[in-house]
Amino acid sequence: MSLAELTITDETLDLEGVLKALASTRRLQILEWLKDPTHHFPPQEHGDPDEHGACNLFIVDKLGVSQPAGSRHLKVLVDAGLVIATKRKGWTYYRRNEAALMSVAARVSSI
Amino acid sequence: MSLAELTITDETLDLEGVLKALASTRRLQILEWLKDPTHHFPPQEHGDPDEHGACNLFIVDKLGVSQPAGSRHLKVLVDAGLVIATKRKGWTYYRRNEAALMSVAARVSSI
DNA sequence: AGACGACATAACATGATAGTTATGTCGTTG
DNA sequence: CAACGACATAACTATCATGTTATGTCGTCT
Repeated sequence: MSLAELTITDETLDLEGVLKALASTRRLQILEWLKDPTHHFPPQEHGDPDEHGACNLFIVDKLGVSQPAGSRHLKVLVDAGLVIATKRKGWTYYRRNEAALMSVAARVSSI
Repeated sequence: MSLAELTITDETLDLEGVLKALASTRRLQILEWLKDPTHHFPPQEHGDPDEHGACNLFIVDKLGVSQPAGSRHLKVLVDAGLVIATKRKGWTYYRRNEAALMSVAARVSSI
């Protein structure tokens, strides 16, 4: 499912859905942190933070909510196509989908 | 309250609140219609559509929901500062707050 | 293979949204 | 001033969002 989302264009963008995904302090916070994973999260043994993003657990911890709650916020962002998940060695890393975020910004500009 | 909202700047903007207000098909539709009130709504006896916007009843009718539901959608947009209400001769007209919408677009660009 | 760690899923409580019908308020107009 | 029309508010219902704890699943490592 997220494959389709990865290729968000201005036409295929589900504006309401994306705005709902963004309309959350927690998720805006995550996106902000993911601008600079190395700076906002502890060092990771595996997976370059700047390449693959931050580990699920780090994000959840920093959010200060339970693990399921944090994971669901991440899922919302992934399902909306705004964040990309990479599974590796038992961990899941998340990074921003800059292309999608730019499409969203462009689309919002035309509201 | 809306007076403060009228002067949204990039700093005072409540991003989550504004995104919640926008994350609705009905309200996105209203904003779209209000880009060209004259074209989307019946002629009004009083109040120039392009100057003061469209009458509450017209918008509610076109939305196809009950009058209270429609009025509340408009209130959400007004409270978020995205739409400006003008009372006149017993009617209430609504128009886009272009400055606020531009601030929102700018802010979303920096997400 | 078995244990453990990372993450997802299930089940549930609670508060916010969005819709409805009924009723209030209040300025306009005859 | 009385009636009416425009809009707001109240009260209620259904659905969705967000949080919790408990439990599953599944890959990794010893």
